[in-house]
Amino acid sequence: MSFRINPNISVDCVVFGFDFRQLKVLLVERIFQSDYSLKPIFTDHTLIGNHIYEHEDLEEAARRILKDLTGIENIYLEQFIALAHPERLKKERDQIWLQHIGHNPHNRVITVGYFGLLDINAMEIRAGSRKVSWFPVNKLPALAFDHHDMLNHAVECLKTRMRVSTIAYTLLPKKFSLSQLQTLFEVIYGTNLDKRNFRKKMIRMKYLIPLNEKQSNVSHKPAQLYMFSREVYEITNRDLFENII
Amino acid sequence: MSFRINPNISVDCVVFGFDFRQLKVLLVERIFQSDYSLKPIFTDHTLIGNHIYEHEDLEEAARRILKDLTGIENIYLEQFIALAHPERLKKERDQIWLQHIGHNPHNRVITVGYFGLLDINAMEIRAGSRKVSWFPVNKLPALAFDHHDMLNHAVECLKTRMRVSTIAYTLLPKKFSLSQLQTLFEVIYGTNLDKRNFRKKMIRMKYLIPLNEKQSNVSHKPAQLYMFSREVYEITNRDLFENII
DNA sequence: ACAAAAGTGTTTACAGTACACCCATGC
DNA sequence: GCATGGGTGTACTGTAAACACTTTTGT
Repeated sequence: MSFRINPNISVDCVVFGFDFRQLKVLLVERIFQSDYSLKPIFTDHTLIGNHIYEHEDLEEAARRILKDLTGIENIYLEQFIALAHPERLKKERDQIWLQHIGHNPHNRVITVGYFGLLDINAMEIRAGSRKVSWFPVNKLPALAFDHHDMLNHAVECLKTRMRVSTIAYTLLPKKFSLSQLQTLFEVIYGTNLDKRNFRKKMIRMKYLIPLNEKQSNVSHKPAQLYMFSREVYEITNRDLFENII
Repeated sequence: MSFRINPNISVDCVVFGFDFRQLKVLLVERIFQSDYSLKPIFTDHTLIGNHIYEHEDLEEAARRILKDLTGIENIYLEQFIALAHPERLKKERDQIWLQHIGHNPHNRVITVGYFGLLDINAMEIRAGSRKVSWFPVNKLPALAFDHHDMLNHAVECLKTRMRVSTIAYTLLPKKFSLSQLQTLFEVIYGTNLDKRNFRKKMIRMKYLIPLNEKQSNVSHKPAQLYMFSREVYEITNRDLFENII
């Protein structure tokens, strides 16, 4: 099996997390320092991406690259777009960077975007050679290449998918309160929801299982915890979130 | 400007039409005949696709290729997937074909799928060098490459999109009856809908404008015709189809 | 005792569902 | 005059939306 990289195809992962306050995204720091001095010439950020190997399929590559850069495995991943504009790598600093890391800056590269969802608290980011960290989606640093476009597409895709599937739960811990679930929707759709109506609607969903457990060490009335049961979801009528917002 | 083709990136258009009975898709005939005799060795079909040019963006290429093969312009097009499995062109007849048309059959090619929607009656297919024709989506001939996968993805994507946007109207003529609209939903979702309830729900939508016009030359009571107003849709509350099905 | 978030119920209006018959036209 | 699809109304049930106060815990 060859491990040659394909110079024309890359993947980028837009990995989202939710810290009960904000939607966050994982970014990799990109520091370009001249070969002669260590003074950085510029610093910005990229999504979690790289070129695929010749023997890999796209999602396989996305999972490998994510694991290599962050240690993260087995998360929800879904393809959402391919970008290939001829000028997408042609900004000056991107050209310098590509040259620096030994890529041909004139290569036409298509990139395929995957969005990933995970429970931000259960994941330890195991930093490798590059610094990877969480940024609030509405307070982003400068991004390389066309990664701002990529991210905007990912957010839109996340919004649509959350209305027609149960992926919302992959952003929460196994045990969560209804308020946390509500905040998740409020943050992603930028609205405020009525607490009583939200709870009424949610409690109807049979796959939302109340646990014999409450929050602890909170300085207010501790919340009832719930879990999502995929099993129950599969065998029941799959009520969804279409009318939540 | 260079017109070199990019050997690694292709696009495929899954163009849907609705003839008031079935969902149909445009396919291109692929006839391989030996260089020495004219007897065809195999015949099958492909989606409407080709490689992009080096200077083109993806959608631009999709529109060009669609126009070249069918004469069709200015239709609704939307990207829905990228496929790049290493073995996707490795079936024997595909390899033979690639060689035949002068492509390197060992090239890794990523293809980006666009689905297109149009009013089947308003479009004249201007056949070029290749034969292009409509096939019912649930009665397909053998397809080349991974085009069956592609098409399945496109159908799923169409179903999702039809629930959260107004693209359904791009499959209908400008003037249409409520029964035609209902049949469209029934065909795509494989259900039967109650006529009275469907009409009640639809007539609520302010962007569905009744015209001073009825069907003619039909051997039954002629139907009231309606049009879709994008303008009204944009300025009103954008009620949609989420609960139609 | 106070701060902080959890939790709860009722009313009203609108939308969903189920269901059967008459109507206008071409032939 | 008959075949074909167009067009209509009602009763019942269920969900959406608006809205304010009490409860439980930590400090």
